[in-house]
Amino acid sequence: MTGNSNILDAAMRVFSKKGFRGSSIADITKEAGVSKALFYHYFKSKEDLLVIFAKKRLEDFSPLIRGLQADRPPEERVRFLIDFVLNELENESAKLRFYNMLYLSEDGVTAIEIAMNNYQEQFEQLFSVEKKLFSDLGFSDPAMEATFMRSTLQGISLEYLLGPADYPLEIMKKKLLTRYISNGDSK
Amino acid sequence: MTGNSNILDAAMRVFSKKGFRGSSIADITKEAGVSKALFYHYFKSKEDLLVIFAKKRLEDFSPLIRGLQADRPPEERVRFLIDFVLNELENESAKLRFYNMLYLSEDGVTAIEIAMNNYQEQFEQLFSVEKKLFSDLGFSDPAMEATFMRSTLQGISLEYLLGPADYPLEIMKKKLLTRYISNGDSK
Amino acid sequence: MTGNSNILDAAMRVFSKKGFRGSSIADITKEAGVSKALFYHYFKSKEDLLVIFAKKRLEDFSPLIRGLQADRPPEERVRFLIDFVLNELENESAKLRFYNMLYLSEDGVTAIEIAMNNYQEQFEQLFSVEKKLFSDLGFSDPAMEATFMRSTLQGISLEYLLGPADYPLEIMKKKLLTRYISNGDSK
Amino acid sequence: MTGNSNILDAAMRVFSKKGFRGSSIADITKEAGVSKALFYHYFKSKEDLLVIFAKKRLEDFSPLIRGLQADRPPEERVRFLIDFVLNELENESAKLRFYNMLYLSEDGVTAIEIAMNNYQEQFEQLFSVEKKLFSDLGFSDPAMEATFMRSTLQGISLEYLLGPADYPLEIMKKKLLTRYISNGDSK
DNA sequence: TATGAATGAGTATTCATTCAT
DNA sequence: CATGAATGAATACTCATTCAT
Repeated sequence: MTGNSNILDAAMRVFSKKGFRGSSIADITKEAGVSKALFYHYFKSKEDLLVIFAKKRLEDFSPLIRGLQADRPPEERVRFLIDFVLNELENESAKLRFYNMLYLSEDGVTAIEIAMNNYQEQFEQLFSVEKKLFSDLGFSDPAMEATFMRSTLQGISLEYLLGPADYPLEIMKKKLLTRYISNGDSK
Repeated sequence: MTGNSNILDAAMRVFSKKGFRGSSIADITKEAGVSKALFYHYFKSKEDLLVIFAKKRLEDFSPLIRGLQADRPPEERVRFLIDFVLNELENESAKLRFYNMLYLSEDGVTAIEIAMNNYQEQFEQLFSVEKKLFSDLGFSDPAMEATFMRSTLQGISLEYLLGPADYPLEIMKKKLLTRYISNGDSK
Repeated sequence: MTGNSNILDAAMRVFSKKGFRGSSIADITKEAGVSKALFYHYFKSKEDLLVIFAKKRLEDFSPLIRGLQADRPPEERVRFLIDFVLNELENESAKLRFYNMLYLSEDGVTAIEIAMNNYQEQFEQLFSVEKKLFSDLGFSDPAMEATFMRSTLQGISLEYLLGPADYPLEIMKKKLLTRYISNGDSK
Repeated sequence: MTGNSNILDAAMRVFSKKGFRGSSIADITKEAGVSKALFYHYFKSKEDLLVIFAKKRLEDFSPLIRGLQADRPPEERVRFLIDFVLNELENESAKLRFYNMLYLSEDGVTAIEIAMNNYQEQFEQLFSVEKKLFSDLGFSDPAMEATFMRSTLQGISLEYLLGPADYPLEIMKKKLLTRYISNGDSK
């Protein structure tokens, strides 16, 4: 573990608990067990971290793209998509809460825009394989369907994060799946 | 306009732009055109505002409950529900972005818990009329269906807020509606 | 009880607990159950209170002067002096702690100087009857003896105030008395 | 001079003039010629200073204990005790005024309690050598005598501090001494 | 006699950041 | 690679005081 990633890990832990604005460099370096000066040896600024995390998040989607590119029947692919997005919820809820706040905050939006410069292409790839998926599933407007799916997954994620204990995640997963794979009772 | 609500309005404007933690009392009082001290004449603390806004938000749902209680065919009620939630997006996107961040942040969760003390009952009422709606629509598990609907609406809202300009809100609305009212081509 | 004295009493209670600088006008008026503005209706400023209390304190000594002026044997008078100073300790320790701090603080010294303008004469009277007392007791330097007595009483008071529970006040009283009335074992 | 002790010295100067509550961190750091932030680099809080000073004060008594432990005739020891306590008055009156206020204020009492945790033992030692002294001098109740002596010294100190210019310190010293060493006219 | 609204200046404390070593 | 010393600017919050009513 380089000192660098030690600090990054600490930062993610702290941000997950107290948010970006609510966390200070002192909080982070205390959590990492290093001096504040060392933080500035590795990173340009506090905002710098946000860009790094935004990039990291975008990279998270690489395996999703590869999974959707694979030569598999669309039913398998849609199940893969749903599982990919919703399975990380249970293990990484603090981190995901942080990422969700990032999307909504001005700080985050700025960071994401900077990060996007390098990842625009990748993002378009993702959208493209999603469209391919819904086209293969027989939808007449695969782009809209991809957007709808993304929104629904986002909503389920968000509602889960608001109260993980009470949320019927598995049932929601199944409910969503039956919309695309006709093997269950939809009512 | 009492001094009190002048400050509250200013606070909402500022929070919407810069978030709760990102906004200072100085920002708020400057926006309101009053002294910092006057803020503390009316409010106990910065956190106090959060509780007030959380209560306000909970009150926003009163007309929704009344609308769903009305003696109307379920098709009309489901359309009312969807419209109620998604129509405010266009006019109040800044405010809603703030509320969404509130749900996700620790500050917000604390405030909501305090506010909830007075509104628990009302919230249960909302869930109850939603279940009635989906029961009337013929769903065998109306509670789960209500949760799914809520998640989907939340997801559409969130995705819209991330990029209002590009988001096909009307199409998503229609797509969602056809799930419950069989008059359109679902594919 | 006029509103005026209601506030003064409240102020003394608050000052006794938190000191002069540690108490705010808000603390005082809250304790008195009136508005801050009413405070300024009756008093010119916070410092004003200090002068008032300093005057009050100086007035406290009037009965002491009268008691020492009375035509009684010096043994009775010295006992009266000791009792007068030390008896109030038990009932009024909070108030006395406040007065003692007053003597030591710059705020207090200023206030006392202002108050003294009106009471200089009275104070000289007190010193004069004390000197008469020690002269009657046969001391060759009654002024010095008065100063010594005053210092000792002050010291006993102070030490008592530092820890009333553990301090052997009655024994100290007796010990002091035997210095002037030869009826006890001095060792 | 480390930055640390530079600030501590400045704090003592400021506290001596304006008291603890009457002094601000800004006052202290201005006096020390450093930034406010540096204060918090070295100290946890304003109250922290009080604990530090309380500890310092307790340490001041170490040489007194050693002096009283020494194998010397009790007459010499009692003279040492009186000199030790009263001699610092002339050089350090501002500092001592501050310490005396400390004893009386709630802030100070809290600080002293915290400081005492480490010095309880030392304090008991002091009391013990004082008792030994008065026992050697032939008093039947040395504990009470020690308390009486302490009170008298405290009182002389306090009265001196209230008006150093007019107070006959040397005469009081002699007066007190004759109580224990029979070589002078007590009247 | 009584108050609520209002404020400028100040309070302790924290922040992100820099720099010499 | 690593730190302690240092700071200007900001933070939430409080203060004594005034004034219109």
